[in-house]
Amino acid sequence: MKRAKKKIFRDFITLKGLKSTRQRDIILDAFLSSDRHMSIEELYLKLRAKNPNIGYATVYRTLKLFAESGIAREIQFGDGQTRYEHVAEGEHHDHLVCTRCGTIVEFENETIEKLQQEVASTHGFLIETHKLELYGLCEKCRK
Amino acid sequence: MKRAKKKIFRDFITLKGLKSTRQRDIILDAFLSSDRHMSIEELYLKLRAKNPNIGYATVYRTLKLFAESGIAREIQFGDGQTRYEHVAEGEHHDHLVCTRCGTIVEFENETIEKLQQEVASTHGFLIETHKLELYGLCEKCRK
DNA sequence: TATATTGTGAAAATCACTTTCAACATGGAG
DNA sequence: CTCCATGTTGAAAGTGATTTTCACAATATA
Repeated sequence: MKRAKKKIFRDFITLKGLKSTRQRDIILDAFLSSDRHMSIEELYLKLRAKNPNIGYATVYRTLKLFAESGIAREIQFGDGQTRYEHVAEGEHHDHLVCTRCGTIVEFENETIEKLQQEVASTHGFLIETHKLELYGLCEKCRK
Repeated sequence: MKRAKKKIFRDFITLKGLKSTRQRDIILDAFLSSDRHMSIEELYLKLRAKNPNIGYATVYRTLKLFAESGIAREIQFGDGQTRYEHVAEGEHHDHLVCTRCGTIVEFENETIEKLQQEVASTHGFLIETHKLELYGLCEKCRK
């Protein structure tokens, strides 16, 4: 699966006439082996540990490319930081966010998605995307 | 209803040992008689028309107070601007956002809310708030 | 009304990106 | 393999939207 994403990104690079670079490879590896919801800053710091010479701007630009290529998606949880999550082919999910410890849990609910479509139809809207986030305390933090 | 919110805010001010000022009154009036989803900038500009002497920082701080007092709520639609919407006692709603013209439609759906609770329970979460936004084209923009 | 607090506005500071630019890589042409 | 037209980098400057600071003004008791 990491393999698959690497291929997707490589193909994207080629298709766009871009170049394959050492930095992009390193950032891709770090991204693929990271938490599913990393901010630019977090990934940047993680990278710096092993590669003191990679710049923030490069991480920033590369994550944008990941999103463009389809292997990542930008998300915002309202904490002022843009995060990038891994995208699994054809899969969609929403999030449960713990307001105390920051834990993020993903979930899917077909019925909710259907109801959203109904709501949209009722109002004449054609949905392109949606965002559903449930904020609260996770099991651990409730105690 | 405007009356009620004014009272809530006045009580909040008193409770917190804050002061009632001309600016706060003016900003509250402008907020209550405005669109349901105003950004700080928008409200600021609207105010400047009649009150050239009110500062941006004051509008910013006052809107925060509104949110704290419970008569307003901060929302983000991912366009980089924080907006403030009116909060009706005990009411909750979600949003349909037109990605072309920016129109915002509010809706409520009891069934979706219930399902959200179920999802949360399944994962051991205790929900405090949630955010559901459907992005797409409104009726007008679809044509 | 005296005065201890709080509020205000202009300007400076933050934050989280974004863009610029000179110095470096890449990869297809020859 | 060597060129070199293009892309890519990293440091630093620029942006846009807040946030905070600070000197002066307005409030609300005592």
